[in-house]
Amino acid sequence: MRISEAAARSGLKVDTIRFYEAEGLVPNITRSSDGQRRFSQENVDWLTLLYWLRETGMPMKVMQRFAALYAQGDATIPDRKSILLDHSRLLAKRRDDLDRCDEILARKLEIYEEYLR
Amino acid sequence: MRISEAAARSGLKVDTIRFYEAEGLVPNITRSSDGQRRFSQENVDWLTLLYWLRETGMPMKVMQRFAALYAQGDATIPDRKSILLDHSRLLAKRRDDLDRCDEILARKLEIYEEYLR
DNA sequence: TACCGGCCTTGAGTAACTCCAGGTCAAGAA
DNA sequence: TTCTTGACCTGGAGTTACTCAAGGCCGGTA
Repeated sequence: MRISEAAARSGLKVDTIRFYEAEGLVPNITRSSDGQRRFSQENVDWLTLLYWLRETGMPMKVMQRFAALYAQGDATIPDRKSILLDHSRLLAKRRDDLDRCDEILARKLEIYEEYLR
Repeated sequence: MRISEAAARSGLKVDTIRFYEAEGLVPNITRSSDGQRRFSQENVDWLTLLYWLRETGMPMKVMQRFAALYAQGDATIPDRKSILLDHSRLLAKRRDDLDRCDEILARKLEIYEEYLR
């Protein structure tokens, strides 16, 4: 499929996909005879994963390492696994941050209510 | 207190505090006779709030609006309240994103386990 | 008095997009 | 067949939100 569809399916913008490809984050993108990118289902699955990793705060450098490992084949699965496990610890930390912020907002809003009464 | 202590207490870096002040995000910072910033407890509370708002993804433009309202006094509390309520909706969305990403990671890790067996 | 740590300002650098200008190409309408 | 449209291409500039470095001042200690 072409880039606009890959964008719609993965959640990433067209520009971001091109940028990610240039940065080496998306292996194996082929081109049609006139130079346009063509995306396989595997490409789109990969982009979707990148979308969610980014959305939850994985830095590009880590994605780059992850992509390099992915490009090297199944032998790198243990390394990739440890990257994802690290990231899932980060998710837990972010959830804590959200809770902490929720508390602070609740207190603040309560104080506002006092003023408004 | 001075800037290093304000940084330690709020969670923000010294540079970030100076940057935020320059952008109008921190009202009422006074200076000592030799030009150094002095922070009151109210300043630090405000910085701490900014820290958590940033940490959970509030864009600077919104913080700017929020700070401008804060500087205008208690009459703006309803407006500030609605900004915080909006933000707390965003927190909910982020929590959903984390859950979604967790699922995706779990599936991915499961597939990795298959390969490793 | 010489040094040191902490502060100051200004300005450059970075990360991760995001947008724009100018150009190609294939396919359908006139 | 020529014209237009729409999706794509590249290269480069612009944006956001910091982050760091250079060079300088000032108050306190050895």
